[in-house]
Order: sequence, then C-alpha cells, then structure tokens
Amino acid sequence: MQFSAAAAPPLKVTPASPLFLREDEIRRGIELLYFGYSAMIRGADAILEAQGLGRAHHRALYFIARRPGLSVGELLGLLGITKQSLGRVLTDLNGRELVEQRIGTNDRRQRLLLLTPAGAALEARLFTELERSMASAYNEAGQQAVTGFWAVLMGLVPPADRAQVEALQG
Amino acid sequence: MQFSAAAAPPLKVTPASPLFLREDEIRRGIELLYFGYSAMIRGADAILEAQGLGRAHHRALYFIARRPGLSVGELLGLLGITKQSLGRVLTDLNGRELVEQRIGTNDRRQRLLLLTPAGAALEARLFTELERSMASAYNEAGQQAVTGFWAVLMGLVPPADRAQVEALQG
DNA sequence: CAAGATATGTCAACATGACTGTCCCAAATC
DNA sequence: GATTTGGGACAGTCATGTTGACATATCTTG
Repeated sequence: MQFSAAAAPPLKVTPASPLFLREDEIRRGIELLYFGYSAMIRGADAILEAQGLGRAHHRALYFIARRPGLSVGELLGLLGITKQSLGRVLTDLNGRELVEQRIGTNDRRQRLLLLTPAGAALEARLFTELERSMASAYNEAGQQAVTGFWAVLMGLVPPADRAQVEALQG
Repeated sequence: MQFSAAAAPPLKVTPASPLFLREDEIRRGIELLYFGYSAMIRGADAILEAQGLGRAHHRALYFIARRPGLSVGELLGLLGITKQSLGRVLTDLNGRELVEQRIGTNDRRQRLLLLTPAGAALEARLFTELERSMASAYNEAGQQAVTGFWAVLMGLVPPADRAQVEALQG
C-alpha cells in the first residue's frame, strides 16, 4: 500500500494546454475515462462470473460494505436505479446469504443492509481486484496526479449530487 | 472553450496523502470514477432515447467520428465486444443511414466505417453533451488537475492496451 | 384516532446490450 | 490450391435496466 515513497517516476502524459480547451483535449478525457473505467472493473468480472453474479451484484455489495447498515432507499439513491431492479439483486444476495437485512431501529419500516461474513469475504476479494488496479495507477501517476484525478471527477458530478459522494468518505 | 484563463479557482478536494495509500483513498477513487463516469454519459442519454438508440450506438458513432474510415475489426478492438454484438449495432446505424461502409482500398475484405452527414450531425449533438460536462469539470478543477486526471486514468489501462488509446489522439 | 405519506416488497411485461455457437462468403496469403 | 482472415448472419440465452400497478407495514400529522 505504499504510495510514491520509493516509487517509479510519475507516469508522463502530455500536459493539458494552459489556455485553451481544444476538442481533442475533451475527447482525450472522454476516452481515458471510458477505457480507465472499463479497465478497473474488468478484474472483478472473473470472480463475479465464477459466483454466477454480475456487476449489479458487485455494486450493491460494494456500497453495503462501504456503509454497513444503510437502508434500501439510501442504496437506491446511490445506484440511481429503480426499486424493482435493485429488488432482484437484493433477493439474489439474500438468497445466497451474502447480505442480511435488519429492521431499522428508529424507523421500523426501513430494512438496513449488512454483509454476512460470506458476503464480506466476497466483497473483500472483489475490492482487492479493484485496489490492485487503482493502487498501481496511483503509484505510477504520483500523488499530485491523484489529487487532480479526484478534482476533475468531482467536477463531473453535478453539484447537487456531490454531498452524497462526499458522505461516503470517512 | 476557455480553460482556466479567467476561470474560477480550482475545485478544492482533500489532497491525496503523500506517503500511504489507505483503503479509503482507493475507495474514493473507485467511487469518483463510478459517479463521474455515470454523470458524464447521463447527458447524452436523453438525445439517444429520443432517437430510439442506446449507448452501444453512441459508442460506435463516437469512435467512427474520432477515426473516420476505421475498419470493423479496429472498432471491435476498441469496444472490446463480440462481432455479433457489434453487428447488430452497425446494422441499425446503416439502416438509419447514420453510418456508411466503404470497401477497403488495400484490403478489399475490410469495410471502412464513415459517418453520413446525418450521422455526423447526431454525433456532434451527442459530443456537445459530453463536452459540456467535461469542459466544466476541467475548468473547475484547473489545468494541473487535468494532467493528473489523464495520468491516473492512463495508469489504469493495462500497458499492453495503452498504445491503442494513444493512437486515438491527434 | 383517522388520514395521509413513506419505506419496502412484489408481480407482470418489456427493452437493451451483452454473450455463445455455428455457419457462410469473399478476399488475401502461403 | 489450401489456409487464414475480415466480415456478415442466424438462433438462442442472460443480465440488467425500464414502467406501471398494487400490497403492507409503519410513521407522521391534523
């Protein structure tokens, strides 16, 4: 997990032009975002397939691991899909005993989502795959690049949604 | 299209820790990549839906616009899908006269893909949506952040695939 | 307490975009 | 001439999203 301590020199890319934003620079961002995103999630796919699960299951596991005890409604908000779509995924995950639901303490209508030990183990394996890819990219690009990476991505998120993303941290 | 000239101060995000890569920093990257990517493509979806097209059609139009005259095989390599999946999309786009195919000059087995004027117009509208989102994020984050954004994303791409991504540029 | 709003679950039907496997043709290459 | 390569086509399947309607339990409010 070391980062840029005794690491390789930062990955060189052509720097962004200081004054003007040409179409090519926009297209470069679009393309790198597409290929980078695809590359990051690719590693987890083999694990998922072996379990008979898909990416939708992974996303649910991921956010439940990130915010244990979150409600179904909160998860719906994060995923941005419909209740029906999520329902299928949660039914699967419950049936495989990867996720369990507890009745909310403040509001008994809520179902709070938690990983079972088996669910936590699977999520950890999946996370390790993403981490391998992301840590390598951070390391290669250097610390300052990571800060810029975060800033541009946060800039892509509509301001109204940023609080939700920030709320996942710490 | 101005960029950081008389722009707002760079978007502040908590900087990456200099020495260690904690799990939270990896998760932050994963999450921002997920939400940022989702946010960027969301804008184009409404246009696509009005045309009865999907994201698969958009990706094909995008790369044909980017590299006019590329072959079916090259497009397959960029998209990373199967011939059958792409075939349906190209059949659609041909039928709507958004894309046309010409027989390769060097190799007459190849079908070189080009946008028709209508296809170019649609791709331009879709690109404008992505551009609006990306330009705003670049502007908000600042030039140096953009360079870091590119570097981390390129670091995510497996080295063997990087040449292909670079080849799209200029 | 009654009425309404909210959180969740469920059923049916459907669209999209991936997949696999198989087969075929034309053109290039050995 | 035989093999490989680029592309197209058919049939079937799966994963993941959608809409709309409806049910139930619980919370909130007049």
